[in-house]
Amino acid sequence: MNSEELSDRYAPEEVESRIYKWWEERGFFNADDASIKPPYCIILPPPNVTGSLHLGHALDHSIQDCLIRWKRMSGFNALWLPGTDHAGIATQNVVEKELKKEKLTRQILGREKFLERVWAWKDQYGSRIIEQMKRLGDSCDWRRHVFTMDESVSRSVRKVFVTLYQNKKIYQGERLINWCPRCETALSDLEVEHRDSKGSLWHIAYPIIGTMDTLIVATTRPETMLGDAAICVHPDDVRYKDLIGKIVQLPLTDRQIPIIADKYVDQEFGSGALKITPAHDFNDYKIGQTHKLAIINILTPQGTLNDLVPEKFRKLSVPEARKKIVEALKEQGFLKKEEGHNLSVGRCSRCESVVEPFLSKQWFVAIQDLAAGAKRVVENGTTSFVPENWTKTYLHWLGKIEDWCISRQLWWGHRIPAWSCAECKHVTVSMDDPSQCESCGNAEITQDEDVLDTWFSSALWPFSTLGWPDESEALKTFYPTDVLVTGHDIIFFWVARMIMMGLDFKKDVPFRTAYIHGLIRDSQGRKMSKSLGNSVDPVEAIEKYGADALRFTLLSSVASGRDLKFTVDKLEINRNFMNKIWNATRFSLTALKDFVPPKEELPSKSYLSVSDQWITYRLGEVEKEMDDSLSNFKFSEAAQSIYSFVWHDFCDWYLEFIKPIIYGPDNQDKKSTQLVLAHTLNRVMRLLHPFVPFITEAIYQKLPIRNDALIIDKYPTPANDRNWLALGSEKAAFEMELVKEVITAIRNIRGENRIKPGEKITAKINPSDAEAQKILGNNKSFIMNLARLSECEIGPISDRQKCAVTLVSRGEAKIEVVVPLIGLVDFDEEINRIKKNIEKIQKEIQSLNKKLGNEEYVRNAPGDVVEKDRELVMQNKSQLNSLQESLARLQ
RNA sequence: AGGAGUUUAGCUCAGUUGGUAGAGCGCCACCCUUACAAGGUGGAUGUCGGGGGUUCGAGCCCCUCAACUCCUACCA
Repeated sequence: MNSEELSDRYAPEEVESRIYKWWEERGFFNADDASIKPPYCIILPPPNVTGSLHLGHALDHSIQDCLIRWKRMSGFNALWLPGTDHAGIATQNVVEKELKKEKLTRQILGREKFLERVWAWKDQYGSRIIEQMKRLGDSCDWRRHVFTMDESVSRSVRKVFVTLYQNKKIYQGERLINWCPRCETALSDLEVEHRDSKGSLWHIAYPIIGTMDTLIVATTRPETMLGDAAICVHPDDVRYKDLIGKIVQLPLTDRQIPIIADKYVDQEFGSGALKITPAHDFNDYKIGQTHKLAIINILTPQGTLNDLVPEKFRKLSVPEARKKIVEALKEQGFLKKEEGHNLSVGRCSRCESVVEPFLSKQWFVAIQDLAAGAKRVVENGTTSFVPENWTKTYLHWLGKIEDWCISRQLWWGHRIPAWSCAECKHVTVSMDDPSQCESCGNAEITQDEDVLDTWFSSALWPFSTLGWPDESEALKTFYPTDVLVTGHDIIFFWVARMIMMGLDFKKDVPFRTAYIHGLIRDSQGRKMSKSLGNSVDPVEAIEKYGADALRFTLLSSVASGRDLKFTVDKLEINRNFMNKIWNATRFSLTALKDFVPPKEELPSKSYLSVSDQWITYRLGEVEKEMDDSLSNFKFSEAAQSIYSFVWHDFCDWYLEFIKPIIYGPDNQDKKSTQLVLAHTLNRVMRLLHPFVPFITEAIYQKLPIRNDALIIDKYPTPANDRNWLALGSEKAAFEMELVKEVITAIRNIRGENRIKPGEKITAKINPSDAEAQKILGNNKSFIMNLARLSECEIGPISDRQKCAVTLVSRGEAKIEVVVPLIGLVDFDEEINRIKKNIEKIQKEIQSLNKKLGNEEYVRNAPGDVVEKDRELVMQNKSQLNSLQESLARLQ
């Protein structure tokens, strides 16, 4: 292969699918259950099986793939285990919407036929998201792909359910739960989203029996008054003290209810009297329990008023009923006041319908014991959050968690393995489908209609995917897993529950580290959503900019766990970076055309040019930075390190330094530089690979120094790469920095004086000491080339007439850079340049002197800090002198 | 109401234990220099949200105020 095959622009579409296929065919993604390598495991948070990839996934996956590739290259038996989730309520809703187009409902179809439709839907769309993940470069062990409704997972789910039931941690109870009247199912607390909305506070007069007085009650939900069981006041409320125990007439009905007292009531709010509707409000429910009030349910599962209300309100929806009841109260003189009031309304997170507190019989997980364990392991650091500030959020939530309602009145999901007996009503819960009641032996038993909350199976994911309840090799090797990567939006839904279940069933945490990243927002900080039209389709982004550009963009934006703003121009920037990598390679391969990798050991350092020793030294620094950053999940720092190394050290300076050598006459110099170039390029690809796998593998395959495949080559670190890095030299690095500064100084004079790049100029360079003299002498050709000089004198300067002057200093070395300007420019620009510099230096001297004039500073500050300032003053002063001299000569 | 977070250059963000403010993009000027115009070289840009305190010294530590964001809970 040679460079002619590389076009001058990187074309991702040409390499991505080819490279991915090759990796897959070679089995590079596969992990072994039995391996002498240390295990490293990440379980993929399973995306919804019928969903499609969005930017949130792309971020989540880029992080995980970066970690997995890094660890795989670092010698680990790295497993990234993929899966998909059946996403009960979400998927069911999607299919129901499809049915609606055909004027069908799931009820018309019946359970069996409906489930057939959902499976068909899953078969049609289930592979879409997998294909999209492959486009992104996800290096999952696809042989192990698991779906939450697979036989194996279903068995885990049932085992967990049965065990928890036997241990009395799962129970059935009739209580108030969140109910979505549209989905007609129970929801967990987490599935309810609270949103502020405008409402009213209605003041209603309840006539007090045996008096002519009324008691004013304020409510935001007048329609629920038909289910009132009492009026409650604060026991110390002087206004109402005497009324406690009296009876009021419930308007619009023939019912009478008592006035009770409870400290729960806030005397300041509304009228200080609260109507208690135990069946339709969580707080009222609690008060109802303590005061043993009747629970009067006035709603149907569809959210309409039922037969317990007066005839004329029956079958009305909640909003309709509210309107009618307010009207009726007004007509009959019970309504005393209506005022605006903001309140937050719970809505179904899947369909946005208003959620009703609803009394029904559901299955619950007793959470307190599980939560205590989940708290403990995070408190003692067995599992830690990165960044750690999520620890507080997590513990705070676990501190006040309530039992988890796990039954859903849906059809798509894991059906609850409970059968009730027609005869004795006993409930049989068992691993295998029973044929008779375990209590009375009656064969007439029917399975519970409900399915489990999707998150129930998700909670078992870290061990159910590895084969549990079998003690499989995979489970032994990979549990507990190493890192869980997910967004902060599902810490409660998922992270906490996995820890609970892992502890309960595997007696160990499911993962050592929970890496929590932020969510992706648009340029204005809003959530990305289809309805806002601000979402970016990652597949489109890949098609336009390449998967690597997308990955690098995401990885360099993810920092400190905060939400990140995403804009398309970042993709362009990183697309350009890919192109830079590509073109640097193109040049390098040309330079390496006649290069044959030597068989012998590495050369001795003394054969290498200063630039070669410098770039190798810098490479060592970058290897260390990458190792540090990746070990601490600092993806953006790692991305920045390598970006700046590749662009600003390797391309901007190193490749420019070596051009004369490569094109030059000295074969020996050329050979050693080619060796360094080839080795450096090889390491750059290895360092970059976890971030931008496609382009790096494609390039790697063309390199003169390489192994079989980049994806399984070694990730370079200062430790494993020490033989090569030993060729780097700090001294050479210092020398190069000095040379770079001199070059920059000349370029600055050129730029500020608007001397065109094509115009050759001469320069005189006056080093202050013999060491600097030697360094500059050795690197004269670099300086002449990169500063585009026709002549360059190094040594004492006698004539400074009409010259531009700049002083360069680094460490001990002080260098005067002088460019004669006669015949090149009029001197106005140079005079301005010098004046500007003088001003700057004067300011600095001033502030330093002020500091040093402060006795307290000199006394209290560490000696070296003060000494450094003193040196700076000296340096600045000599610069100032020299600048003032040249200014005088110009004027 | 409780909790968490943010506020640094026009934009997006870095700033480790307190020691004279950084990057990328954008902007300005000049350049099609034989890897790359998706490029090169040079340049300008900040009372680090306001106020107060500790300190010789604060972007960083403490107090306070303000604005914004998210989470949890919710007063009917």
